[in-house]
Amino acid sequence: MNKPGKQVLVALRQMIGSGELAAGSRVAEIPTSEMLGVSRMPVRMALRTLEQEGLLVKVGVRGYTVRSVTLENIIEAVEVRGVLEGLAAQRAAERGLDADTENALRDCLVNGDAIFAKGFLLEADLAAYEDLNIRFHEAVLRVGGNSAIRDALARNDHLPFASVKALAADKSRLDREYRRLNFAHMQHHAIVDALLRRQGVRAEALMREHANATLAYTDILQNAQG
Amino acid sequence: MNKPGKQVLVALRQMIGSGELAAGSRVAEIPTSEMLGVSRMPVRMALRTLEQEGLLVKVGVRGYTVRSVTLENIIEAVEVRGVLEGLAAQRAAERGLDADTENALRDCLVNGDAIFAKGFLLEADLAAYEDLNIRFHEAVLRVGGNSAIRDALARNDHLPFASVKALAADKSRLDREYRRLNFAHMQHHAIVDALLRRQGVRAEALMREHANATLAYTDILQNAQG
DNA sequence: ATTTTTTAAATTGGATCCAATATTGAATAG
DNA sequence: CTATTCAATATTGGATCCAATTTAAAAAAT
Repeated sequence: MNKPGKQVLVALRQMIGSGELAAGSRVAEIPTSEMLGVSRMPVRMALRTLEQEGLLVKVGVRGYTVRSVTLENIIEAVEVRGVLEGLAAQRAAERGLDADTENALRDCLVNGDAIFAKGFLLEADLAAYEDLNIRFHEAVLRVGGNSAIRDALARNDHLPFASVKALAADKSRLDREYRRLNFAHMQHHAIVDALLRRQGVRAEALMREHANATLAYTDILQNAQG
Repeated sequence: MNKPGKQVLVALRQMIGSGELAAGSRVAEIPTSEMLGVSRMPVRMALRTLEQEGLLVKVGVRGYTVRSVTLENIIEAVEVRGVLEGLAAQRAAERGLDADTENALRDCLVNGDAIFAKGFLLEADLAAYEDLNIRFHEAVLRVGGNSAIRDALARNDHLPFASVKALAADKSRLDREYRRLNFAHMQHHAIVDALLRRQGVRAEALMREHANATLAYTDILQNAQG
């Protein structure tokens, strides 16, 4: 069972994310539909969705262009993620952790400690850290989040490189990544400590600062320059 | 030449906001298109857009229902607006005000002072205050905002009652509104003071708290109960 | 009488066709 | 040779038609 609508959406998202559709290039209905072998309808739907997500910008009355994402845009989006996750952390601290979430967070800390105790990073560690990092942020959001926070974060994360899931680790510089990710992991420790002690403003400040861990090496991000 | 697409969108938004389309009720393509006298296409587009905006929720594979907005949802959205506008205020304070924005903010303060100096409110004052309130928040966002903040705010404000534009003043209780809006206006004074003194964290805290001024009388909001 | 199966109706997603509009290019006039 | 106007083409938005799927209702069997 083919679902052209869904397929067009993921195909275009992937093309934009990978740069196959360059920033600033025009995206018209007819060429896109021919390229993907579907009719104009699913393409039209996908374009409206991608515009809502902020990946495309409507240019006058004549179709869309791929949004140029500047380094500044990414920094701004990370800053916004910081205040939103900071709010979630504050709420989580004030509300207190349930047993499941506390266990999930402790598990993230133990996993990370095992990775960094070696004193160096292997390539496989990057994927493991990325996984535990996502679990960590999801756990905080599960307790401290609400629908408004989740909506705002989901929308904000549509921007490439701004999401928690986009650590953009540099596999060729594992020594440098060790220091960066170990620092981020120590922040995780501090955040859990604040959450367990019900220190709301401390948890918020830590989480807000922690967002910047995504951006440590801006040269990695230069390929996002539009 | 009517623009069905735009008209369907505003019509449905208005119907949802006014409660004409009750929370939880199903919104199908064919009945809606017949009701509005257009084809199914603009309706289909509008429904996807309204889903993205969070006013409709997709129910399985069978169409949409109007989102039930609880008082809790509104409180949460206002809290999110608080941190986002707080971030904008902090950035504005750190960056400093340009002359135009400083004049615009001072103008809002003068206008408000003129309204509240009387010691009571007339019905016409409500519209005047609403106008200056919007101008105030737009001015702060003009200096301290960025694309990520603006996007997140625009999306957050789609929820009825959560926006700056939804003060929901109670015209039948002008005495009570006097106290509430005067309080909000005094907060405006404090925020401008913080901005002029370049006190970023103070500006942020004030703006974040100021968001709650939208919610002073929860009984007004009870009709939003889903 | 109840349950299961089959059929019909409703509804969404996709494709094609049609209309309106803007942009570009060509032709003509100054 | 340049500028202006007119026409043609490209492109989006809307309408109608078609297919697939799900739900509900009705009929039949146990």
